[in-house]
Amino acid sequence: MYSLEQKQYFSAELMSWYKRHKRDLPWRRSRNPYHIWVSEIMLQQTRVDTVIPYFERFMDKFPTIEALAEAPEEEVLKAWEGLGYYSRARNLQTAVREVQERYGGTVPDTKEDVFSLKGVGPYTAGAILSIAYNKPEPAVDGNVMRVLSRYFLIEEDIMKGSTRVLMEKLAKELIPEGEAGDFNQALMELGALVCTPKSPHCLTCPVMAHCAGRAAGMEDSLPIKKKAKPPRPESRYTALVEGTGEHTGKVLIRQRPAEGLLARMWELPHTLATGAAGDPAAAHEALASHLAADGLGIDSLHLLMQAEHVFSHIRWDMQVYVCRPEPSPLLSELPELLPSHYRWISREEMEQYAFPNVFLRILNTYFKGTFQLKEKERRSLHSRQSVL
DNA sequence: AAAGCGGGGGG
DNA sequence: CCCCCAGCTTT
Repeated sequence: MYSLEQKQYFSAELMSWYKRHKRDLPWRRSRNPYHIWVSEIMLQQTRVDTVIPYFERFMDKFPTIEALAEAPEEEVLKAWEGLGYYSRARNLQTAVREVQERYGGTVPDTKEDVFSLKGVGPYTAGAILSIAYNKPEPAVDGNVMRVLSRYFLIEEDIMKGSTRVLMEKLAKELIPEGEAGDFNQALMELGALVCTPKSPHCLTCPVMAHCAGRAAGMEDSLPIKKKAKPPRPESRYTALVEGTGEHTGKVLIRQRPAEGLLARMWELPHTLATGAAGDPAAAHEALASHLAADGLGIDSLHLLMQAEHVFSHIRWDMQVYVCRPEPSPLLSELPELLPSHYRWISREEMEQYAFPNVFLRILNTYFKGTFQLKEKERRSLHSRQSVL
């Protein structure tokens, strides 16, 4: 299917364009399979500009497969903090450890072995094999599906697995002899820079002359994709518990369970608000009983802020309440008995724990406020002293 | 085949 | 501001 001329023209013009427009990216400075691998995992669902600083820091911290294999998981999560999809980081470390043990520290170069690594699917396997080892395997990501669906006017729903398989077959046929790595990167580069999701830059496109989608005036309506369901909203009460006594200046955080959403990341305590949210009394009741289950009595003080966190499937609408541990004359002499996944931390100690972005925003807002409060007190103290 | 899994950027 | 982007794992 598709004419030989349309295919040969595409590959030749694309390669010529890529040689002139190739971006200088940190992971393109070598063909170290480990570097390629890490970059491809980071680039899943994530834009190049976002990935660059993370990649640089990650390589400084974990320069080799051995270094990453031996690192504590919490350091790896901390290096991934803010990138999202944290299972990518956990899977990468699992896979790197497997490469250490099973392949003596060398990234395998066969389809079967690479594909079997945790976190490596059809796209990433193709990317590693082609870019690091120049093997003629397709690497079909969203960019590639968009470019091919437009150039060849393919109207299949790209969310379907069968469409990806079709695209992989086509993409493989397009690879010029001995140039798999550059060709696959060229295809993605065109999608990123020219054949963009909205308002594609057809007039500067190296293959516009034979683009079937453009000829049909369909560049804006391709690729065909069925709409995702909107995330379901969840109202959540969040507790920012201020330490007292020996924990003065600190706040209470906890670690999430090892499985599921945001696995093993750190967070502020929060709980689902059932019924009408927004009532401070209901918030106090919900947070107090939630934390009482872990042995902490609290007084809810005031609403600090609202925060929103959108996942692909859930939207958290969070109301953040500043709380204090309940004064308890009877127990005040006893050490607290919080479960071990809780910690009292200062602003400085945030550096040691990996938080999803929404909790970083809340904590930074809170600590900025308390810092400004302290500054205000210091200044007023100072002015009183100067009066004296 | 469908659902779960975060966060950023562009128009 | 709303809308869009998207690969792998698990079910």
